[in-house]
This record gives sequence, C-alpha cells and structure tokens, in this order.
Amino acid sequence: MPSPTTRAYSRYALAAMELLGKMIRLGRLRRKLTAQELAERVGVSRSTLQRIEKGDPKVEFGLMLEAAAIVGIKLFDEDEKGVMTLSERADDRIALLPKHIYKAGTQADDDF
Amino acid sequence: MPSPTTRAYSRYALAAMELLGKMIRLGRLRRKLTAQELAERVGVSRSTLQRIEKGDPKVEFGLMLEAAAIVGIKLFDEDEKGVMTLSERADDRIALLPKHIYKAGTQADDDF
DNA sequence: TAGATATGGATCATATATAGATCATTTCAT
DNA sequence: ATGAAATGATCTATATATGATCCATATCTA
Repeated sequence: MPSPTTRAYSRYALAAMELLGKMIRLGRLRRKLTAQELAERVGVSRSTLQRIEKGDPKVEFGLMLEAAAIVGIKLFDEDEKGVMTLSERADDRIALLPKHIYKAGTQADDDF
Repeated sequence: MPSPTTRAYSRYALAAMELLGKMIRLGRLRRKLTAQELAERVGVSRSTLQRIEKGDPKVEFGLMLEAAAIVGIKLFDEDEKGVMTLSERADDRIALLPKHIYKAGTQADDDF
C-alpha cells in the first residue's frame, strides 16, 4: 500500500518502548547530561532526543540503542562480548533449523 | 547539518541490533512462519522484514519490537505487566532527580 | 531428481523521520 | 526574587526508510 501507513503496535511493544525511553532519560539525568549534550553524543538533534526519551516507535532502532548504550543501559544485560556470544549461539541454533519454511500442503500456520 | 547524515553506531549497539535480528529470525523459524507471513503480521513488506532480521539500525524502533513480540521475544525479560511496573519505578526515580541539568559554571561533564 | 516455493539482493517512487528553528514554560543558581 | 539556562512543544524543508517489484539462487517436498 502506497497510502499513508498507519501502523498498529501491540500494547506490549508500546510499553517496552516507553520503558526504554524512560530508562534513557533516567540514565541521562544520573550522568548529569543536558538533553543537548546527550543529543550531540548520539549524533542527533535535540528534537530527536525528545522522541527517543518518549519512546516514540518511529525513531530509528539504532538511535535508541546508541542513546541507551551511551548512558550505560545494556540490552540483554550483557556486555559487548556477551552479546557476541549470544549472537554466535543464535547462529548455531538457526543452523539446526530448516532454512526455508514450506507451507505447500499446509493451510494452517500453528504456533505450536 | 542538513547534509547526508552518515551515522556512527557504537560496536555494542551494532552487536545488540544484530543479535535482536537473529533472535527474531530464530523465533520465526521455530514457529514455522514464512518471511512473508511474519511480515504480514507485523504489517510490513517482506523487504523490510529482511532488514529487521539483519538488525539494520535504520528500521523503525517500533517495528523491531513488534516483530520481536510476535515471535515471543520479551525485552527486559518481562511480560506486559512487568514492563509497566518497571516503567512506574523509572518514573519514581526520575522524580527524585533534578528536572533540569545545569552546566552554568561547570566546564566538565563527568560521568561519575 | 524435479518442480515448486522461499529467500537474498537490488532498484525506484513515495511517504515520512529528522534537523533546525522558534516560542513558551519550567527550574535551578545566586 | 530574578535572571539564565534547560526543557517542552510545534512547524517546515529535506534526507531517507519503506513498499513494491523483479530476478537469481537456494532449499525443501513428493
């Protein structure tokens, strides 16, 4: 659809986004950083940082994580090495599964 | 700068983004969902889902979380209620800190 | 082994996020 | 108290993500 995309986000996703925004703001205040200062470190404008701290679903994924990282928030509760280890493990698990999903004869796509 | 924004992401942020992408793909395969199918559920095109599973920093934050939620990945290891509780706690903590950060006389912005 | 299906990658038009600016309000230091 | 500084909110132009499409390759089923 080339029409004005109105997105629907689940409540869970919205809550999680809002939480991460708040955590970023909290981290900024604890580090005594001005909105302007953090924005500069992240490499965005102050207005974008405002959206980040609000948990706006439409901000770049990378900007959220970058801002979070700068104020010391670690997704997955892991440091860089830990994240890379998890990444490798994910690769291993993916390798064990079929590369393609076939729905030829199947009509229902169960969640089980 | 109105010039073509070349962004710089920290290695940690990049690793975390890639990991989340892989987790989403893993979740999709486990649930035996076609890329097309998951894309439809998320409400995006297949090409965008490809970016999501690659952990492309430039995809919408909301799309990453929505896709993750659909395949059963819970950020913060919390359900919706847990996330909202954490959100309230974040509010409380923010309320305890000064609302503005002042850098009047200060020249250095320490991280301690 | 075939044939069908899923996936990877690339391109282009278009809807949209972002930067930048402005103004009002709040909050802190002195 | 008063002023200076930070923040909240809103608007516009522009850079850019997304949807759609196409083609090539990989991979599963029968």
